[in-house]
Amino acid sequence: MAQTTERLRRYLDDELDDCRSEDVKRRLDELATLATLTDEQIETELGVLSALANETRYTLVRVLVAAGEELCVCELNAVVDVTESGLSHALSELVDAGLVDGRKDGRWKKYRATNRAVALLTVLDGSVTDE
Amino acid sequence: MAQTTERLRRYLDDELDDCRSEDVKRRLDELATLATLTDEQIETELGVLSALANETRYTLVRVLVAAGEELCVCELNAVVDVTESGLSHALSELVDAGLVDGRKDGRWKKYRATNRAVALLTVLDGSVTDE
DNA sequence: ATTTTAATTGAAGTAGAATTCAATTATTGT
DNA sequence: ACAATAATTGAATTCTACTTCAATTAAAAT
Repeated sequence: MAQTTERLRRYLDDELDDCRSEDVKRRLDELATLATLTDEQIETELGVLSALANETRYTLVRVLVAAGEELCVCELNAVVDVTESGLSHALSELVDAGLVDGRKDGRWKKYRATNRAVALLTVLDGSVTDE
Repeated sequence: MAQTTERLRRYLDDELDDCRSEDVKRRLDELATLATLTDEQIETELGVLSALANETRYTLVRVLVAAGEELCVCELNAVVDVTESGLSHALSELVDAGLVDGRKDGRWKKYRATNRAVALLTVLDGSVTDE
């Protein structure tokens, strides 16, 4: 067993010689911190980010937030540069990400921005303006 | 001229019959509001979102924010599931987006999360938790 | 009933992004 | 001076996501 211990000691010495002392322990701590978010939450957050990280969808959200009220698809169509089908796909992705809500109104369908969308754009603007 | 006026009137009636009354004017107002952000700012914001909308890079930012201090590449390597080259590419993209800062320290290179990264993740967490 | 308008759906092609591989730079240790 | 370690770079490949096309649903007007 003395041999094993000795090997372990040398191994740890090597580790401490690495980029950072008292390294391993803290790294594990950090991973634990990370783990306070559930996988599901992380997936949701990535979904939100992916939905917003596209010029068409980003523009739609911007316009809906700026409007402060619901707009119908035909209005949104004037704002982005895609086919009507593309617009529909975009809106559906935004609904899935919880960034807009849709409501059917007779012949038309109306969409509005959610609180989540407002919060995110606000912080984004803030953090990008003051750099 | 009476004919022209008549045609115009009928055209406008049709327009008002569209999805929304007093439509055109407000739509233009909204586009004006949107224009308060410069193209450059929008491009920056899309860059930030795109940088964060990827599992590898998102994880790196999360860990760096959770750590609250700088970590070296060799440590970050333990946290994500890509080659060292892939990690390097990811970090470089995050630097470009202003989400992390890098600093060379002798043999090693150390990265830390920026305020922008902290702000964004905080709001994201908040808006995703309370849904 | 039939036509028109508003919007959505799923399939398919394409462009762009993510990852890896191989080679290279820079720093430290021997 | 040379070998080893840490990290980066650019090219090549693989994969994913954006957009469009064609077909379909649903509501309203004729």
